[in-house]
Amino acid sequence: MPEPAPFAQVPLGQAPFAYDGLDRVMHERARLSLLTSLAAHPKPLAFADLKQLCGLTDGNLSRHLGVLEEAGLVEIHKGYEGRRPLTTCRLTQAGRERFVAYLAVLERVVRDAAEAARQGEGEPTPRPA
Amino acid sequence: MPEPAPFAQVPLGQAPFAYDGLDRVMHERARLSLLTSLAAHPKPLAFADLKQLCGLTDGNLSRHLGVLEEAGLVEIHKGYEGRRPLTTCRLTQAGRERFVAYLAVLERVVRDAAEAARQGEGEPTPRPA
DNA sequence: TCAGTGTACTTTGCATTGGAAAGCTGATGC
DNA sequence: GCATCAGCTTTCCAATGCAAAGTACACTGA
Repeated sequence: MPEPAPFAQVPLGQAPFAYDGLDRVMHERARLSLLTSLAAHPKPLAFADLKQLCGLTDGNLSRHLGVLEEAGLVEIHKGYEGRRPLTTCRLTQAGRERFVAYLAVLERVVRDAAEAARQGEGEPTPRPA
Repeated sequence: MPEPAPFAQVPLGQAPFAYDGLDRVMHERARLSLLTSLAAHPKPLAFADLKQLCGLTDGNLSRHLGVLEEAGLVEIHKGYEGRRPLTTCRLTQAGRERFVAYLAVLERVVRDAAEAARQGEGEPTPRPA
């Protein structure tokens, strides 16, 4: 029987605080940390360096790098230094661009929120209705 | 006694990019959005208002509010407006404080990252070694 | 030459999570 | 009095983060 969908909970109109620009891939502590590290170092960084810079375990780093590579944000190069494996990693151009765009959104979020927090700052606890 | 690691190319502090202060409860798009909305409005906000402000579905809103309440960041009051149920929500004092602290960390992250991104900006694609 | 330790990652396992859909409850309309 | 709607809650599933275990190779000492 053709009836209108009973579950139409569509987010309508404007949703001023819906931060769509906060890409899940980048909006994640570990990966945010990785991206910042990589952005700060124009030369490729080694696995071990990233691990230390970001305070991650081997497993987590491996996983997160995989996610970032999958998303096209970083390039991973597996080679050797002498006879030891050496994995290095750098931001792609697109990665840098997307990261910058993400940061712009995040900056806006911080400003919005800080202002919001300032507004209600001195407020006494509003009486519960 | 084993030698210290022979590779120390990068001036590493502890883990300069490990953003421990980014509390998972708050560092989440939907909840960040909710907290900002609540911070911006000193008076309690209704379920339906939050839903629109943050562009969330009923189910998601319910869930995220639950998480925030569990964490002690918000207080939820379930009452009636006339005969219709009306759920309202506001930041607790602790919630406001923790949110402000989180924002301070986030602000620092943004500054770090923006600076990092600026540094490597004009760089040509570094050739893989 | 071969156990043992170390380095450099990867893979696996698991509990948690976010989100869509379905469910529930009571009020209102027909 | 049955159907519909408003206002939330609960369920279900795929995806995720994280830790622990695993793999592979190099180097050291007996």
